[in-house]
Amino acid sequence: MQNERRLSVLRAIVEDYVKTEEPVGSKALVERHGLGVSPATVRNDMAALEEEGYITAPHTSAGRVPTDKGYRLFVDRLTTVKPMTAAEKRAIAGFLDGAVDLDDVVSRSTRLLSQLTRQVAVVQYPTLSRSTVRHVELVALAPTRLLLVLILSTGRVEQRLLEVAEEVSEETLASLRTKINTAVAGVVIAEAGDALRTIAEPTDAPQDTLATAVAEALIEAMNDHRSDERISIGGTSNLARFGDSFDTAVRPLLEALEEHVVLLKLMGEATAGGLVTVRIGAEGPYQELSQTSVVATGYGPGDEALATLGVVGPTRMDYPGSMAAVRAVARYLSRILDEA
Amino acid sequence: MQNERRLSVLRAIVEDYVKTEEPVGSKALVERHGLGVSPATVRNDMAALEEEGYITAPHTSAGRVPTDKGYRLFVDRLTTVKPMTAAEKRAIAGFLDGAVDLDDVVSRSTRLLSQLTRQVAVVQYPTLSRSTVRHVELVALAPTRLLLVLILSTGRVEQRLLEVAEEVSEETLASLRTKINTAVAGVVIAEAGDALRTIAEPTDAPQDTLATAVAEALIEAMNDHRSDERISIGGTSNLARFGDSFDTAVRPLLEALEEHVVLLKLMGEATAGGLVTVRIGAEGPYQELSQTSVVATGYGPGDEALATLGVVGPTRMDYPGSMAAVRAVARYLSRILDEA
DNA sequence: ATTGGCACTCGCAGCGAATGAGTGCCAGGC
DNA sequence: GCCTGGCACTCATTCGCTGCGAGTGCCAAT
Repeated sequence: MQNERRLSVLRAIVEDYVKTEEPVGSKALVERHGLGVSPATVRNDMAALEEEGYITAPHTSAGRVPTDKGYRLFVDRLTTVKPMTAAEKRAIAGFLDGAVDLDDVVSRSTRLLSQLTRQVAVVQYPTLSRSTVRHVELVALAPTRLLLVLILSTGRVEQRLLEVAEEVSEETLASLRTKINTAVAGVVIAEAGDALRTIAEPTDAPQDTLATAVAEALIEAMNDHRSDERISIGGTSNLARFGDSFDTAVRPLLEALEEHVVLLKLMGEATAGGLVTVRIGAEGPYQELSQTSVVATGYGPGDEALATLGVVGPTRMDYPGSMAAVRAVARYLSRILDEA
Repeated sequence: MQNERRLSVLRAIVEDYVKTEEPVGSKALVERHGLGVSPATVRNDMAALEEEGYITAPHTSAGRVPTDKGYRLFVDRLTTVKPMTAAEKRAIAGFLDGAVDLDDVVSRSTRLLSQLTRQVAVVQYPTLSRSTVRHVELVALAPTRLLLVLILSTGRVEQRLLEVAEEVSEETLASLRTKINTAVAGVVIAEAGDALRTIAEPTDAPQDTLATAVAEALIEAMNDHRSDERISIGGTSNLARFGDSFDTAVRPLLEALEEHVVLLKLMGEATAGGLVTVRIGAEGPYQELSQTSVVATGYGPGDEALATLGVVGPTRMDYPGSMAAVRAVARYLSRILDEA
């Protein structure tokens, strides 16, 4: 891929195809874009591009369509993420600022992202594993029934019911509460388990069966990887714009959206620092999703990627626009988590 | 609608059409069902049924299809909700029993319901308004920053951040905590507001600005109707089985599923005591959803309907099966809330 | 009231020709 | 050596036509 103009042609093809959803021919290309050459020249370039596998013709008498490889080149080299306009920035900030708690923040982000990109938006809740413990609350619902509430730095609140063998007095509960909190407040979840274990172990006194039980329940809640699979999905109705191929494209995607584990794997490792990951078509391990692309990035307070967020759509999607939106929302979301 | 056989014919048409998804003719009807009459006779009945508006012919040379009115009659008079099999009951109970908290219960119910009915399942979280307060927790995250945690009888946990003007000592916080809890523990949300106001008012002492602020934030959290719109949706991929008419049927439905307020209105008032509501096609106010039906019911501890749950699907759906599944899941869900 | 018979309707699948967008290639020009 | 206009060619799509057959409505007979 030496020739400079050929790259312009590829870029033009991608842009046109994304816009019109139809195979693009040489003539239309020259007209719509200001490349100052004749259709015949473009045809030569297109033949070369096809030879190299960047574009393909659905059938002899039709125009060309970018291949996954073509989109890949486009994304990697032919485009820069266009910054959001001031108005868009204001809209994002205004939309997210009204949130009252983490659930609200996440669901607003999802809606925002799906509206900005007109794609399906996916936002993962901040992972437990790397957040820190803010507070642990023990509430006696009944004499032998405790509610454990685990409040994390990201605003996440996890709860567990715990049935204990003997009645618990308000005093023992209070002392256990302070003991636990001094031990784990501010500690990263991953290390909080150890801290808890040291509380539970020291003595073998009878009331420490309570401490052990509570500690174990908390550790379990912290290590519950199911919780890491919590995600919010929005904009599904944008799938309607998938146009053709309901069965081959939309159905598998709908199924993937239900399988949160699959979806998270699809979005990949959270990347920090404004880096946006793009997975195009069959680049992933999922055969059925060969017609869908994922644009994702990580977010979290202070440039530490706690979770992933992104959009899922047809390979024929507006990559620059999506990447910009994803990056912008991740940035604002991170900022909000910073403040909270 | 006097004739007894005509009703059987209608029932047969509905059942066949639901199964085959194709207009059903007189001959096929006689063959597949054991009505001991000739096709000609059935044709006469069908003509009468069409006259009365229960069925209609898509075009002259095709079979008949039930109208909304036909489905309505079928649901109201021609079917009884068939009870779940023992195996199904076990499956439901086993599936729901593993849940660890309310979020988990709701999401499991959603998945269960969508799998049982092969439709889109919708489960509303228990409304705040009629639950009782179990516990209020105040946590000082920073000297002037409080986290209010509101734990309700249904297992729901609401949280609010509160910034206060002056530093709060641990003692004042503790006394306020007990004061609030003795006032509102066990009280229905709707009345808790009044109880809180009496706490906030009595004195005009400086530290009571804190009490007032906390009380106000709690009242706001309790009255936040946005929270009543929390719902869980699952089984969207079942929409793929909608077959034809993506644009006229699936797209509007996907849009409705995003609009939680619309969706809740669609499911209607929660009905208690095993009563299942069925809305067929254009019976509701939403023109675009003329091809979708809703089967819903209320659930909640002790036969008090705290929220709604149900399935949404094409008018051509298995009503008896859906009604049975919806009722069964609602019942088990209610039982679990009872225990918790 | 039910039934067999029969003429009729009309959507749909199958076929062939016309259409035209788009291509590849070649010979001439800058 | 690269670009360009010209031209023959390809082939998916569209349209009109026809034949088929499922299904109906009506009527006369039981």
